[in-house]
Amino acid sequence: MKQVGDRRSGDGGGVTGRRARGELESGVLAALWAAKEPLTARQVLERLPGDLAYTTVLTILSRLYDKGMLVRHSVGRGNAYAPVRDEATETAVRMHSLLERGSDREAVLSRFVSELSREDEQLLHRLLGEQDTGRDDGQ
Amino acid sequence: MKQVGDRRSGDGGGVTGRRARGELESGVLAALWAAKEPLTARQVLERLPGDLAYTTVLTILSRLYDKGMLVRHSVGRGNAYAPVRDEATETAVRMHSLLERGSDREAVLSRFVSELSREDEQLLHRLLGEQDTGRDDGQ
DNA sequence: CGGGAGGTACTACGTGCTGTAGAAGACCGC
DNA sequence: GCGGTCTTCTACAGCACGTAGTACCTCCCG
Repeated sequence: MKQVGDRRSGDGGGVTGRRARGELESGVLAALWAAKEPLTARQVLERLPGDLAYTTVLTILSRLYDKGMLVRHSVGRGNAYAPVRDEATETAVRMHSLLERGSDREAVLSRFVSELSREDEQLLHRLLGEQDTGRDDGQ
Repeated sequence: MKQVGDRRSGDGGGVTGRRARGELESGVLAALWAAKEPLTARQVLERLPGDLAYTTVLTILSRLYDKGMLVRHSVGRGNAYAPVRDEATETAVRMHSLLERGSDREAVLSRFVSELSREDEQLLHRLLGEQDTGRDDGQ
């Protein structure tokens, strides 16, 4: 293998050093979300900033795969990876987890809406409306 | 110091071993939230399950303090600690962080409400109503 | 059909956060 | 001043993550 360029040396000034904890994984996930279709490790590598080693991306993809956050299917000689959940769903799921863990949902939701921007508030209001009309009975 | 009892040996069965990452901190925070007033390290220790060392609790309290999540004030010879934010606020703040990081708030909020239980949905609707009446103008 | 380009799995090492705690110093009441 | 607390400092283990090398596999090209 021979992708050993002068890693991390194109930035003049802000020496990034090592990425923060979780940042690379987030970056990889973001890249996969941004692409509408499954990506190979090489494609992910191309979409990531900085000079990472190919194997580094592979490792991250494997770890995310092991955690059940990605699916993969064989493409040519290698694999292509895709997120199990789209970004919005993933975020919503995490928000639910937080809400679930709290002991007083009303208080949490109350705080939550009270800190929403006016736009988000109206947006939420609209979404709730849509939600109602569409299942205002059954079950 | 002499609180070195037979640690972690009162549970007959599920050998817990080491706590999961973040669990102890969460536990300490939970204890502080549950109490309506500031607690000393010893009081927190008493409220935590398992046989922890006093200094362990101290360490956690200090670390949370360093992270700016607790305030403390002198009480007798020692300190009493209290959360900077109450549980609901903390949870709401984290939910906002998630929402903020996402790239498509509408999609996220849409998913979010679509997965709410009927009760939570109505609750949220009510809270949004209250929010409106009360600032439906200026800003 | 053999070799090279590219892909994968396995292994590895550094680091920071967290769980867990001991030792030594600081302090207060008796 | 002494003993009991409480605090601070220091320490170590474990794990998830950032980052990457090496060995091996596989497929296409010539």
